[in-house]
Amino acid sequence: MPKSVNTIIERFNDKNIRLTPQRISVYQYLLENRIHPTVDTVYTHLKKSNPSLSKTTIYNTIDALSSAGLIRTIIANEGEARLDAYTDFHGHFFCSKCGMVADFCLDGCSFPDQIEGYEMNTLEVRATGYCPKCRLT
Amino acid sequence: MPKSVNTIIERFNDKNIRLTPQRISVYQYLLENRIHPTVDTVYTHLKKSNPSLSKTTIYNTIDALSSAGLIRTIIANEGEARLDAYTDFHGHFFCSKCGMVADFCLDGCSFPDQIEGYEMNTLEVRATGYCPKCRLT
DNA sequence: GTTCCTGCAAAAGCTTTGCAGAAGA
DNA sequence: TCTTCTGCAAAGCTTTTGCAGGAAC
Repeated sequence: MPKSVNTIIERFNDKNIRLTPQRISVYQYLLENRIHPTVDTVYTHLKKSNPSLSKTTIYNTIDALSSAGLIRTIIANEGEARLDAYTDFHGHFFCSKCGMVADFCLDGCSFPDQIEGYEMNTLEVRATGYCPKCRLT
Repeated sequence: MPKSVNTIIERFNDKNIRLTPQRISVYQYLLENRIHPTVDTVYTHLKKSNPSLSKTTIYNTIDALSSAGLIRTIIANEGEARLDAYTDFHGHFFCSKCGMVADFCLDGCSFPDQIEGYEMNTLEVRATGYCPKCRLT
């Protein structure tokens, strides 16, 4: 059993997330494929090794993992969810042409840490434009 | 005719946007109601004074105005579009409870002005949490 | 007179819901 | 055994598309 699966099991137990093969495979896929995939990308990929997998289960898993803080969903500009298993603070770049999403570093930047009268819980920085491939074409 | 409508007509002419009563009323509504309304909110409001108004026309208008840079659409966390006729640089706060969207100031903050290898066109800062009303309840 | 817009209806795409059977603890 | 999850089908929402009539220029 790969080391990463042990890590996943530990994290699920910590957060009281019931261990199912489907949830483990979703989380493992997100940890190993840092591409901010759509729900459909995850579904299509995992269905190869588990043909009976349902999209409902992906959505259910997303709910469980994001409630526990293990993943985040970011809404792309087309309104569809993209998944991110890395919860450290970073920005997201959205390519307007191919739709890819990349992380970018926010070290050295500064932001409001609170807004008068509001209770702020999350802060997200998003950029749009063209990725290295698409800017050339 | 209110002064604001003359301003709207000037801007439409500048951008070569064909003048129609529907487009004028959508843009006027957004300028006068800085609440980042949803498409449905705009539609429901304007339908009162123009019962034959169609949602398709709202979408068409959004396309025209945002292509011209007169408005911006921001995707809320539920994936639905929210409209903003103020295009100066500011952050958006999304209340997780009531769904309201508020502007917040980004003066004094710093951000990446470019990302190595990428062509950056827009930058957006989003916060989530609870608005002054909802944080108390 | 042309071109482009409006509004209706239908379709498309992502996400949610209801529920019976199955699996985890 | 009790609770929770899975997977199927159907429904819900926002947005897009096709098209005929109408308005803008």
